[in-house]
Amino acid sequence: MKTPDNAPTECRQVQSVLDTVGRRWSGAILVAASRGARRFVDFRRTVPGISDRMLSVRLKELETLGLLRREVIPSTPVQILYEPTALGRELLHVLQPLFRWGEKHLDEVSAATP
Amino acid sequence: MKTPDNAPTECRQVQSVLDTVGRRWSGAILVAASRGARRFVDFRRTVPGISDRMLSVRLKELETLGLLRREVIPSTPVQILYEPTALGRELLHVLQPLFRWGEKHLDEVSAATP
DNA sequence: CGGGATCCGAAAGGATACTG
DNA sequence: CAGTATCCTTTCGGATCCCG
Repeated sequence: MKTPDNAPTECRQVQSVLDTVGRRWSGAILVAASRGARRFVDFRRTVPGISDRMLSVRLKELETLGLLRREVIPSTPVQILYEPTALGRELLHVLQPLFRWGEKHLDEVSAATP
Repeated sequence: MKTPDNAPTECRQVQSVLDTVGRRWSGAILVAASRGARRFVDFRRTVPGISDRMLSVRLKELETLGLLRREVIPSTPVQILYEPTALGRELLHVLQPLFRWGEKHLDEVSAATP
C-alpha cells in the first residue's frame, strides 16, 4: 500500500517527541511533578528506583526543554523547587490517555515480553 | 509537598509504557502502519533514516508485544504483511494527542536542546 | 539538602555485507 | 523482497565518592 506523502514527516515528529520525553525516567519524573513532587527528595521518594545522578540529569534536561521550571528559594538551607511549566502541564495532559492505556493493557504487553 | 501514596505506582506504569513504546523508531513504525504501511519496504520508505536491521528488530518487538500482526502471504515471491492489531490501534489512538502536541511545540523544545 | 565528578560495564544501535 | 550476521562505536545509566 502507498503511504501519504506527509507520513515520513509525521514519523519524524512522533520520533522526536518520544526521543525527548520517552527517555528513561523522564515520564515518571513528569508524573511525579504532576502529583505534587516539588523538591529533589520528593522526586527521589516518588520515582521508584531512580538514582541521584539520573534524577539530577533528567531534571536538568526537563528544565532545558522548558517542561519544568527550577526555582531557588534563598532560605537556610537553600531550597530548590521544580514545577511544571505551562508547556509541561500541557504535555502531561496529552500523556494522560497513554497512562490510562498502560493501566489497562500493560499486563497484556508485558506478558509478551520475555 | 507530599505526594499521594499511589504516585510511585503511577510512575512505574508510565515508565513501563514509555520503556516499551518509547524506544527509538517504535513510535514512528506504529505511525507508519497507521498511515498504510504494510510491507517491509513500505516501512523502510516511510520511516526516515531507519536501517534494515533496526526495522527488523522493532517489527519483531512490536509483533511480540501484540501491537502488530505479521501475516505471511504464500505468493511467489512470498509477501509479508504487518498490520496493527486491535491493541495497536488503541495505542495509536491514545498516541494521537501526543503527536499533535509535538506538531505544535516541537520547535520550542528542540530550540532548547543544544 | 541538592546535587557534581568520575569510572565503568552493559546495552543500544549504526554500517556493512550477505542470503534465500 | 525480507530479512540475518557480524562488527564496532556510541550512549546510557548504575555505583561510588565528594562537595557547599
